[in-house]
Amino acid sequence: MTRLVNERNDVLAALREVFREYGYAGTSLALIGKRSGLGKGSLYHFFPGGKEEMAAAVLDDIGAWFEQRMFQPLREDKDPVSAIRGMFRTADEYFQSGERICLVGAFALSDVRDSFAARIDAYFVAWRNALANALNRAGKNPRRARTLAEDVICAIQGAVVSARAHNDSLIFNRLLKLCEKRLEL
Amino acid sequence: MTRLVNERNDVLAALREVFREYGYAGTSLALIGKRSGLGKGSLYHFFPGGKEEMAAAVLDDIGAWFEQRMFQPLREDKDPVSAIRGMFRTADEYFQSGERICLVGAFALSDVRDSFAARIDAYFVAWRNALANALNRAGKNPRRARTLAEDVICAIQGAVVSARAHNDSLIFNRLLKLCEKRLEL
DNA sequence: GTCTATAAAGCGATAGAC
DNA sequence: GTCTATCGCTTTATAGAC
Repeated sequence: MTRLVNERNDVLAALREVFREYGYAGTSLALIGKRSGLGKGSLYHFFPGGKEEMAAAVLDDIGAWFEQRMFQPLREDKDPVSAIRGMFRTADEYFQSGERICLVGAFALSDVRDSFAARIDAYFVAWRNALANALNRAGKNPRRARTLAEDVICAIQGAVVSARAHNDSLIFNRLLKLCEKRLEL
Repeated sequence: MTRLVNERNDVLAALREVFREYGYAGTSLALIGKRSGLGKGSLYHFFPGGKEEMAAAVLDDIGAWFEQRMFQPLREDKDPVSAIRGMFRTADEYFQSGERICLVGAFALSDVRDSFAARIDAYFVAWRNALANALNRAGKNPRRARTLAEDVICAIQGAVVSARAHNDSLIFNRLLKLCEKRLEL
C-alpha cells in the first residue's frame, strides 16, 4: 500500500518535471518513460487515460503541494504578515528565482487551457482567496485585500515570464521585492 | 516585388496566429498549410529552414510591429504621458483584454526559449527601454523610470496569464488599470 | 512558385507474454 | 506490475512533376 503510493509519487515527480520542461504538446511518452525509468506498459497501468490523465494528475499534485505549503499557512498562520512574507520566500524557492516556470501558468497560455480549465482556474482562485484572507487579517479591508491579492499573483506570474525572457534570475527577485514593498505590511 | 512582399506577409499573418494558438511544439506544418492555404512545397520555398525559420520570422514580425506601433511612439511622442496611456490602450487591443496571448512571453516559458533567446530578450529589452524613456521624460528619474518600466511589463505579462487562467477578460482590464494608476502620471 | 507523393522517424495507444 | 512488439497515424522534410 505504502509502496504503491511511493511509486506513484516517484512517477509523478518525473512527470512534473518533464511537463514543466517541455509543455504538454512537447512532452512525449518516450521521454516520460526515459525520465521515470518505466516502460509504456507501466505508465498506462498507472494512468489508463494516457497523457491527458498524466497531466491532470500533475496539476492535482501541484495544487495539493501549494494548498499544503502556501495556501493553508496563509489562511491559518496566526501572524498574517509573516505568513505573507513566507509566501514570497516559498514562491522564490519553488520557482527558483524564475528559472523554473509555473506549469499552471504555462498551461493557461497554451492550447490545452480549455482541457484543464477547471484545474487551472481552481489553482489561481485558491491562491487569491488564501492571500486575500491573510491580507484582510493583516488590516486591509476585504475589497482592497482581494484586489491586492490579484495584483500580487499577477506580478509573480509576470516575474516568471520576465526572468525567463531575460534569462536573469535577478529581475525575478527585484520584481518580487517591489511587489512585497507595495503591500505596506 | 510588391506582390512577393504581400504574399509573404499573408503567410506570416497565418503563421502568427497558428503559433500563438498552438505554441511551437503544437504547431504542425499541416495546420499551417491549412490556415495559409499553401502546400508544404510553397512553405518550404518561403522558409527553407522549415518550422524553426517560420517561428523566427514570426518573432521578427511581431518585434517590428511593436517597434512601430508601441516603442517608437513611446520614445518620440512629444507628450510622454499620452504616449504611455496610448501604450496601455494598444496593449489592451493587441492582447484583446487577455484573450490573445503574448507569443513572445509564451515562448519564454517554453523549451524553445533557448532557440530564440536573442529575439525574446531583444523584444523585452526594447519595450523596457522605450517605456523607461517615456517615463523619464514624464518626470521620473532614470533609475526609477527603469524600475517602473520593468514592473509595468511584468504586470502586463502576468495579466495575460491571469486572464487566460480565469477565462475572464475583466481581470485583465482591472490589473492594467491598477498598474497605470500606480505610475501617478 | 505550387502542387502531390513519399520518405523516414516519431507519436499515442494497445496487445499480450511473462 | 512491467516489459517488448506493434498498430495506425502524424510528424518534418524532401523529391520531382507541372
